Amino acid sequence: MATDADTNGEGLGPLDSLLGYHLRRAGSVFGGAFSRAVAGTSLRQVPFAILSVVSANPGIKQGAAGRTLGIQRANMVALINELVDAGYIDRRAAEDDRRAFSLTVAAKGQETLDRFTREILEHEAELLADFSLPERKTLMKLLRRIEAREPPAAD
Amino acid sequence: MATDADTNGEGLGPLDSLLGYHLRRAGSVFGGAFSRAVAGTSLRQVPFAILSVVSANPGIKQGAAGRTLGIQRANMVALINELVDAGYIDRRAAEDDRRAFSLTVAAKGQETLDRFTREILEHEAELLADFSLPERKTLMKLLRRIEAREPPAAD
DNA sequence: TATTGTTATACTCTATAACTATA
DNA sequence: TATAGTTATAGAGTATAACAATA
Repeated sequence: MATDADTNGEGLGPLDSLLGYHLRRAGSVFGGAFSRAVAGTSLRQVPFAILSVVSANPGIKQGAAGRTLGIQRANMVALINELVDAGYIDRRAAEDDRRAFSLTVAAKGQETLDRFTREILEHEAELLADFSLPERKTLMKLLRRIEAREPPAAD
Repeated sequence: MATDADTNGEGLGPLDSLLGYHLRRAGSVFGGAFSRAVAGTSLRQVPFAILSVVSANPGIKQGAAGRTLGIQRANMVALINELVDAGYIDRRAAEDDRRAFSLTVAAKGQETLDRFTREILEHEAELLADFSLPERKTLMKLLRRIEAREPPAAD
């Protein structure tokens, strides 16, 4: 029979002192919550994020939406194509800059966004059942402060 | 000229209320710290993590190391091959189970682990310069509690 | 000259299914 | 039967370089 330490190595070593590691693992736990929330659909985290940003900024240009989310221009192309093809986003030439595309959320996209936002929040709430409201707010605040330290993407 | 809202869409929409999103972004900021710490080398986050776990658990079996880090058996194979080829890890048949491999960190691997742990901690400290010690401890505690909610990998 | 979107391409991490050899 | 490691393969996210059209 295998010992406990054998099958369940508790010791992480120096890794345990690195905040980056714990952020990564905690993020993966919440990634699971997202997956369960959208189970059965083909919605993914990144397209969902784009949908949210476009909804909050009607007419936003493709590049700006990408910059907001830390997604590079080159990688936005296929993502936006996908959202347009799915009927979630409308894309039209920007009036003030003929190089750019102006994005707006279509009715179907807004419904999808609203519906799955609720689902995801519910699944996140399950994970956070043991956390007091002050604890949740503290965590959110600390994470936002870390995000603010992100250097502007050089591209 | 582009307006501020044009180039820097601040509004995230409902996304902003999702902890999963903020964990992801904060994790990416610390991923940047890791990258800067190991710049010029070919060391990556996941192999570094494996090195740390093996160092803390000499003789640990390949599967157990993967389970500790949430890495699936199938994906461990190439990662361990890489670490063995680099001379960081020694792999030998387990004495008590002829199916399994027992892993230990080689001298070169231990030096690498020690050296880069210091580097990464320094780079993380820069990111956390504005955070008080209680704030850092609080964040660490909250993240560990989230990690503890991870369902056991089904495989 | 710089920027927007684009194409092509590559790498890392993750996921699943099926196989083998041992337990 | 179940488990350890393996192979093959695919999806998803991210990275860089180079190009055309426009600013």
